Amino acid sequence: MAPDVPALATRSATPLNRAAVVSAAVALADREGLAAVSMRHLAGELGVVPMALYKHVADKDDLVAAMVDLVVAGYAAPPPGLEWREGVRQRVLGARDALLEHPWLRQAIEAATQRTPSVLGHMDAVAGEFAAGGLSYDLVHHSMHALGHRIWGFSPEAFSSPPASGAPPAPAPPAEEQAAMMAAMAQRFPHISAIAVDTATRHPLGACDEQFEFEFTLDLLLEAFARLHSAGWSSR
Amino acid sequence: MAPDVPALATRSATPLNRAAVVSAAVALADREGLAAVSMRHLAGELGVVPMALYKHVADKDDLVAAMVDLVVAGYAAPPPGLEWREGVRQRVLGARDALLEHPWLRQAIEAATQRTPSVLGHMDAVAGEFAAGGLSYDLVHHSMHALGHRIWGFSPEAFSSPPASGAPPAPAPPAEEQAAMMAAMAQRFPHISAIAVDTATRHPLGACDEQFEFEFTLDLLLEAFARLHSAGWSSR
DNA sequence: ACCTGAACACCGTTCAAGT
DNA sequence: ACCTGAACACCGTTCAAGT
Repeated sequence: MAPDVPALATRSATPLNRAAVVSAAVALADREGLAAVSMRHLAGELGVVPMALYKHVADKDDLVAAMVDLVVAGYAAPPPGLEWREGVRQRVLGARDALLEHPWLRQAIEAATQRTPSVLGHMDAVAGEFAAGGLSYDLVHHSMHALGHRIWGFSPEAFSSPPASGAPPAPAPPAEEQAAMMAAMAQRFPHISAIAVDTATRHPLGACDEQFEFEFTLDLLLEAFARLHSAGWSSR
Repeated sequence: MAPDVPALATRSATPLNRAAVVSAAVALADREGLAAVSMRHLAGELGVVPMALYKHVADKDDLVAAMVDLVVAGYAAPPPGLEWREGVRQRVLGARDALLEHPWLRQAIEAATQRTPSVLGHMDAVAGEFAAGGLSYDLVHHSMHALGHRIWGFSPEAFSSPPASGAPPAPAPPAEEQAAMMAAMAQRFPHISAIAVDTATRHPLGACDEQFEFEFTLDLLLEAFARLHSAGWSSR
């Protein structure tokens, strides 16, 4: 007879530690999304009772902060000596790369309640790129605010669809009903409809390119900052 | 002996309806925050069993969407005929006013999974202000993306502190420990520290003015859009 | 030092039943 | 038509106990 080890568990002989808990949480989130990272589910995954996790993690907030910290710590640093706009660009687009690998990261950053060392480190590094270009800390400060969450490589957008909810994206209604709905939309929301039509003429599928929008706005802002810098802008 | 009506309930004689449920939810969120709006808590508030709500609301998502819709429907419309930048400005700052009255709104909008009619209406109205200024729908589209959540009057910011968590804001550590921490910060995060010092010289309390940051970025973007418009910009 | 068991105070939502 | 009761499958977290 087999010894009675827990059935579905991957519990190993070595005791748990914080790093193991956090990286298991990251792996779980990568696989099943942030919502699946509950203390109970994660514990089950580690072959351990939920309360065992509390020896390595203060509470759930602490766990999520540690997950963010782990990913952010791995951000690539661009070579030093870049022109400042290029430096900011590369750090921001580097953050964006991590986001594509860890789709839950955006939600975790938005929910985060602590500024961990890695998080502060990234903010400091971005500020440092500005400062290396000779911008005043006054302007750097307001530029960072203007970038907002874009320094993490994402931008909450009014037009973007919400995160896929697991379920299939809804059965397409019959064609005639669809046409009626579009006509109603065009009447009630003429400008939004006009945008949709305009976009459809550019991109065959009507989808709009999130990466393009991100870089468009990033570059728009960087240019605006540069202009203020040249003009000797100060908030007084 | 009193008839056995539920003790803490405010249940009235008239039957519930959707509007009553939704506005009770808004009032509850105003008072205790969005986290307090659970189906069970809200039902208790209405003197009704949780399941009673499901006759008026499809599920919790639907409830939150209806809460957002109710507030957004009340946005003030600026007078027509404004210069387009002023029109956009006023609609965005109007949305911001509602946000100050309903602090939970930001979180609800970010979590929202449906575009309700009022929500689409606000987006359409903002797009309409741009279009009235003669901007191409191509440029309007990308400008709306650049504004992002700012069209709802808020901007997620990397520097801003997280929403107050009810608990007191942590006891101030002893002065000498505080000094040691600041020294460590200045060493590890020199640029962020420099910003903090710079800010402190401008604002005695070191706090930074969120309204200023919001309008700073809004105006920066509007100016950038105007510049692209004048230059005949097109995404090709 | 590290993990377990049982419990507490919650969630959203289902189903079948009541009036 | 509208509301109720009981149940299901979850949450985060506490405390005292085991090894």
